[in-house]
Order: sequence, then structure tokens, then C-alpha cells
Amino acid sequence: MRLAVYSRFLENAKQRGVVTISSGSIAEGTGVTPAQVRKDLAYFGEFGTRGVGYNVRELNGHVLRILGLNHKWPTVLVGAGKLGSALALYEGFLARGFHIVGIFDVDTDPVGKRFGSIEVLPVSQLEEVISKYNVQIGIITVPVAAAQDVGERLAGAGIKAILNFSPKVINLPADIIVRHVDFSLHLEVLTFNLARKVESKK
Amino acid sequence: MRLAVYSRFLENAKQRGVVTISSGSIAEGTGVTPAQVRKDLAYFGEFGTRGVGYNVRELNGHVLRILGLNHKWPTVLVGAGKLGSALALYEGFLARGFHIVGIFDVDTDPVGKRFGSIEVLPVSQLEEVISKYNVQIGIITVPVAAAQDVGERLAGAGIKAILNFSPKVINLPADIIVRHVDFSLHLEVLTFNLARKVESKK
DNA sequence: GACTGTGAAGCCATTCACAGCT
DNA sequence: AGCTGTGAATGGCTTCACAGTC
Repeated sequence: MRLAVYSRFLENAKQRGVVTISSGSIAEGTGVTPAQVRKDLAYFGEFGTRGVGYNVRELNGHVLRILGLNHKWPTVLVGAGKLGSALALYEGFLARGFHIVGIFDVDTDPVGKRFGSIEVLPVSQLEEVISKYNVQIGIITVPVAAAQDVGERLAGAGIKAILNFSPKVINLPADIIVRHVDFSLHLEVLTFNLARKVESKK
Repeated sequence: MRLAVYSRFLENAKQRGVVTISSGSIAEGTGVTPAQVRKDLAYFGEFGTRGVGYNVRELNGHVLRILGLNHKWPTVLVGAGKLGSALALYEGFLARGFHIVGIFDVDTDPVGKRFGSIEVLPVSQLEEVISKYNVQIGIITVPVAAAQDVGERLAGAGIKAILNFSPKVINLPADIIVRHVDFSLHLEVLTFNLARKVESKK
């Protein structure tokens, strides 16, 4: 979603001390057209001043609110393998308001380990933690075989949105928002484009 | 890209012993419409048989070739931190033909460590390895501050496509294909949708 | 003069619906 | 009858261009 990209750019501009910014600058910094930026923003309200531009601080506030980032999001992570632990320590999440309140694993092996300030718990405590912190977001980093089960369990425990890193599409009721991150897929888009390029040179 | 998704599904169907498959089945398994599937495939050639469907094995072969996955892709990875090492050990890459031939780090600390069969090398050897294996793909998992530099260095060494995991957009010449994977961004799409949902219920 | 907000036009991707093959 | 390949229709997103505001 482009709004999230704008927000990143605005955050950066704010830190650089920029007070007012035009749709043109935002466009340049995020790789879209000025008209696009204006349309996107105007859809949610009139945030700018004609002849002047947008107030960076103010606009970012609006965008964050639209993105639902005006408050913290407690999050659980299932799968304390290599990828899971990398994500558990990923500072980017915290910076954008995502607080991992529980890391879980089916395996008893990683249970008890600590990643940052939180400990890996057995999945048996999943429902308890979700309910205690009123968690709505879950991250899945378990092996393919366990992904569907974990997804269902999260849905059953009241999770509303899932970010799935296992290389398997999971099927859940339509009211659960699922996003799928497949690393190989990203690389395949690259090779597809590389292959096309060679092709077009013939 | 949808073709990559189809390929995943076909791979799976092949393993289940399916010989012939219809656009409808592919559509169902990948969450698109049958017409979409046919349009996508027909664009590259006539792979199916009217009245019958597509031969799974044959079609997957075509799709893999279109995706440029009919041969191995040597790949380098820069940044041997938590995420880098998780990716270095990610089996999914190998399964799709991506062979990591070098892991690099600016820091001398992780240099010498082994991830799977390969050793972490100092960045000073980056150009040498890229040239030796004729590498075209690079993966960046370094901290924000170093991302742009590493990108330029990869581009300078002849890399043609980059998968960037640092939460910073990097600017490179237009002929370098860059894809950006930002984990927080994915979560933000989830919160945006969650926020919208609550909104629409009012 | 600079820059936003927005109706209208243009463009591209998706879907429809059917002819054509097996 | 079953299913693909594809022109035509549709719908949605993007760009244009300009009126409105500072």
C-alpha cells in the first residue's frame, strides 16, 4: 500500500527538519507521480494547503491514523526457528508500533529461550496470551507442514490478521485477513524480469 | 507475479500425481479466476489442449522457463546478521534454483562463520566472488545505514537484480532491477485493513 | 506563481462470452 | 460435452489539465 510508503518518507523528511512538503517532492521520494500522491491523500480528506503544500508533521499524523498506526499493536509470533527469531529481534516492528507480546513454538526445544525481553512459550499457552493482551495480529514462521494448523488455531483464538512467512498458502475464513510473504517468489519476479530483458534484446 | 504462484501449485499437483489440469482447477488452487489463468498462460503460447486441459508436467516446464528458472541462479548475500543467516539457511531458495555462492559482511565479527556449506567472507572479496561465479542476483540484509552503499557496490560489480530487505529504499541506475521487501510494510497493510473494517461497521 | 483538489479522459488489467478444437 | 484461446466489454486505476486557494 502506497500510504505506508508515504509515511516512511514523511518520517524521514521530518527527521531532516523539513516542515512543508509538496506532492511533487513526495512523489519523487517514493517513485510515483505527483497526481497519484494528491489523489491518494485527497481521498481521505483535505490535508494540504493550495499554493503551499502539506505540513509534514501533520500529514504524517493523518497517514498514521489512516493506517491504524496511531496506537500500539500487540502481536504474537509462532515459530521460533531461524526466521522467527530474526523477526522477533527486528527493530523495524517496534518502531512502527508492533509489539511482539509472545513467541511460541510447537517444539519444546526452543521453549524457554529469550529473544530480547520475551521468552519462547509452548503453543499450549497461545490462546491465553492472545486473550490476555487482546492480540489481533499473528505472524507465522513455522515449517510448511504446520502452517495450516497454526493458522486455524490463531483464527480460533480470535486473531483477525495474519502475516504468513511459511511457503504455503493457508486457507482461513474470509473475515481473517491473511498476507503471504514468500521469499523465493520475490526472487522469481527478479529472474522473470531478467529473462524478459535478455529476450527483448534479441 | 502470478506465474510464480501457478508454478508452485503445479509443482504440488505434480507431486500429488495429477497429470492433466484445467484452468478452473489452477484458478481454484491459486485464488484467481479461470479466465485469468487462461489469459496469463495464452500470452506466452498455446500450452493447453481444448476440451482437455493442460498437461501438468509440460505446463510447469513452460512456466519455469518463462520465469527463467530452467537453470540455476548463483546468488550473493550481503549482511550476515540475524536475518541474513536465516535467509542463508532458507531451503526454499535452493528448491527454486537459487544457490547462495557467497555471504558477506562489513563487520569482521561474523566473518569466518559458516552457514550451511558456505563461509562468511569480508566484503572486500565481494567483487571477486561475483565475477568468479558470474553472479547476477544479490540479496541485501544489512542495516539501513549501509544499504545504499552496498547496493551501489553490487551494481558496480555487475549485479543485475537486487532483493533488498533493509527498510530503506535504495536508488540505483534504472537498468538494475530492485525489489524491496519491508516486513513492517506488510504488517501495515494488515492494520490498514483492520482499521478500515472497524470504520466500515460504523 | 506555486501548489492542491478534482472532474474528465485515457489506459491497462480483468472478466465475459463464445467460437473452435478434441 | 468439456475446456482452451481470444475478441469485446467492463471496470478500476492512473494521468491530464485546470479551477480554486494561498
